[in-house]
Amino acid sequence: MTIRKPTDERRREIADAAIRIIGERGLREFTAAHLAAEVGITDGTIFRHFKDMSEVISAALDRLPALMWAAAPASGDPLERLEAFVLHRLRSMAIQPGIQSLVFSDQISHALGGDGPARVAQLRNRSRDLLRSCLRDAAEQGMLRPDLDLEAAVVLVTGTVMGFLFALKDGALPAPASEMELRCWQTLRTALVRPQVVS
Amino acid sequence: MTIRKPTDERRREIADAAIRIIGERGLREFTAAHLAAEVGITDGTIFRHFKDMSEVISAALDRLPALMWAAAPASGDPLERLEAFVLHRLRSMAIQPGIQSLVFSDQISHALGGDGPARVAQLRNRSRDLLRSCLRDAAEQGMLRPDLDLEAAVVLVTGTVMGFLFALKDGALPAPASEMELRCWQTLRTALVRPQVVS
Amino acid sequence: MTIRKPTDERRREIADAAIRIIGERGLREFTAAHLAAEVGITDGTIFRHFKDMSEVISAALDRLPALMWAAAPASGDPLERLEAFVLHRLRSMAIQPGIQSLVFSDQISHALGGDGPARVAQLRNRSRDLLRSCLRDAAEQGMLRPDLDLEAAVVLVTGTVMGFLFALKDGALPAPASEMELRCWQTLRTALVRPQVVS
Amino acid sequence: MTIRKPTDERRREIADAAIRIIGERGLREFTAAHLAAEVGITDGTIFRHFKDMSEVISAALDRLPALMWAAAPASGDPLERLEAFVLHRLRSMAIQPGIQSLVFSDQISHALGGDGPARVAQLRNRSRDLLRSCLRDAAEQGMLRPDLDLEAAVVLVTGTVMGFLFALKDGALPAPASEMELRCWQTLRTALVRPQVVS
DNA sequence: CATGAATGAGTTTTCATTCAT
DNA sequence: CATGAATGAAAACTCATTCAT
Repeated sequence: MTIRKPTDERRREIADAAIRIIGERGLREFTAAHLAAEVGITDGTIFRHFKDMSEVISAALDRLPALMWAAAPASGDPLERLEAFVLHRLRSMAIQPGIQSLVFSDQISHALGGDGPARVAQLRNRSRDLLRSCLRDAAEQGMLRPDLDLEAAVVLVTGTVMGFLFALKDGALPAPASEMELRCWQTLRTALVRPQVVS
Repeated sequence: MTIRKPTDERRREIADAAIRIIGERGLREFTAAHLAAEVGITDGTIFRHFKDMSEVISAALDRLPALMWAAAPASGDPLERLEAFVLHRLRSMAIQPGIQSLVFSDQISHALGGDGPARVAQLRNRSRDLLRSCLRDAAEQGMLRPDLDLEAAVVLVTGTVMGFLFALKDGALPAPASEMELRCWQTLRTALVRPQVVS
Repeated sequence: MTIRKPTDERRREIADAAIRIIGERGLREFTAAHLAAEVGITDGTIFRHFKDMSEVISAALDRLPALMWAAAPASGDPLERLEAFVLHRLRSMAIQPGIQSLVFSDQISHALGGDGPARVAQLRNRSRDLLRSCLRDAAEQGMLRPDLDLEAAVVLVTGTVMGFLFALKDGALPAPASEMELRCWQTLRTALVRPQVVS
Repeated sequence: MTIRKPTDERRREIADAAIRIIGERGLREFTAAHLAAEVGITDGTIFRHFKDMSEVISAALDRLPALMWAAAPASGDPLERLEAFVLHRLRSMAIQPGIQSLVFSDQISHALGGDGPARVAQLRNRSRDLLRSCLRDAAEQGMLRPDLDLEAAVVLVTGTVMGFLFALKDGALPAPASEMELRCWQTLRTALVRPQVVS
């Protein structure tokens, strides 16, 4: 009845199960036994694929970029790239609450210990870098308000994503998520672009 | 060697210590032994004041409003109230990372179990309610963009606070926090108010 | 709100509460806190009246004779004394399950430690002695079967009491307890007395 | 140094050790640590085989029938079946005091909680059922006193077993147990059977 | 590769007992 | 006398990790 799988595949399975458990049930439920049950193996087997549990979290963290990042076009209309990024984020994280949990909880950083905080920060900074370059391109092409504070704008955009996701989780959105996604993006867009462009 | 204190005081001490530990060291370090050491008592004593550990988290959650909310004026210039709220949030949470941890991590909800998620959500919704009423007042007084989407604006404002705090934690702010606070608020303000008012 | 009582009275209250708790809820629930709650005082106060918990059990054991023994007439018709003893036992212990628990459970002996087993045995032996003397008197007066084995009869009589009480507790009595008491006594009586006396 | 055994075997070992400890040392000594030491494993291991301690008691209770019941012939001379039952009970429980403790102490019921009392009662009722059917067969074959009260007789027989075992424990038997067994049975027998049969 | 028994070091919780108030 | 905070030792349980099978 035992299904044997090559290590690579098992590692991925386990890492993904870890994301699910942490996201849906919290770190307290993230134990070798639960993790194994989620994957369909027994607890001892986890340690055949990972040295210890924090290596599992580490692997889970490594899986995140693939789950978070759409194949974002590096070139093209900067505003469209921005929109694609924001909407993709809203949608993908809303669907996979585990990701949100891993990315926005410093409990994970603590659980990792050592360079944990730095790695989670790096993950978030990567998004900031992408946004910053989008915004800079847009500014250079004169698409944004002339007086826009670029760094503050980065905070606004990343924040809007978080604000939306938490509102969704708290049941604080007054309309269907799919509608609110667009309304938030519109409002954000208006805040960034040249007034005349909009009108 | 024994220092005796009335229950009320001890409960508060323990709840505050809990906030500190969870914020600074994470839920994994939030154990009865650590908590007791932080307070200066023995671990068994925790349970004379609280039924179990989740009741401690619950009490910690109850302490939050007092720590999060400035005596916000309910009346006055709505925009000024908004600014006061945002800046107070940025500053108070930056200083007390424990609060940020308790409010923005669903690990806490999970640890509480039962109505935990609802209680944390309620805490966040209270901020949203305050913001919504500020914005509505401002709108009625014609201070905001006529086409501003109020609900989306609530998301933007709450989000900006989160975005700022995470950026601060990740070392992603390009200037001192005190400066960035103002720049973020300015940018946010511009996004909300009538263009002519600004120019 | 505090009611102060002289030690003697409190000691009796506590001992009686102990009997109730052990009988109705078992030794596991017999803790200083529960005991104090049952009496209406706080846990620390127990140790103002008793050195430790095993002294409480000891005091409870000392209370038993008073609760178990009717003012049995030492003289008179031996068979009537026997009947009085048996029926009183059946009724009094059925009413007060705590007593049954204390007398028939060696858990108590263990909890007392030291001379505990001996003291509980002594309590039971006192009943055997009484029965033995009743039976001997009856035998001397020619009321019993000539071939009756006195010592075995003692076992039968004490046993019948136990057998009845356990059957009552197990819901194994096919008729109301008050009726079965008499039927058991009748059967026991027939087993002991001269056949011709009965017919 | 580690001895590994299949779960089934360990469970049985643990359950049997539980019977021994409860019988010989009482519920107070029935702790995971003592139990583990008795079996030769560490305390945590107990909980890999049992959910909690009350499940251990439960398993111990499940072991009892096998230890209590001889392969009693369901047919044959009813009086001989009765004698076999009584003597087997007297002997087997005298040898294994743990069994007596588990069966006659409601401390166990309390420790089990929930359906505990019912299960212990059921165990005892099973003996009553067997006795009742023996007695009924004997009555139908005209072996018993014509006026014998069957239900009271069941109480007498079960009681005699208890009375004997407690007397043995209390050192109240005036002759060797092996002799008293027979004397008690003889006395009991005389109480039940037709007088003329005996004479 | 996988199982699952065992370990050992926690962690939470309980509780008798002490003692300052 | 009584309260109730504190202690310290144990108890029940948990869990990452190891390793014989």
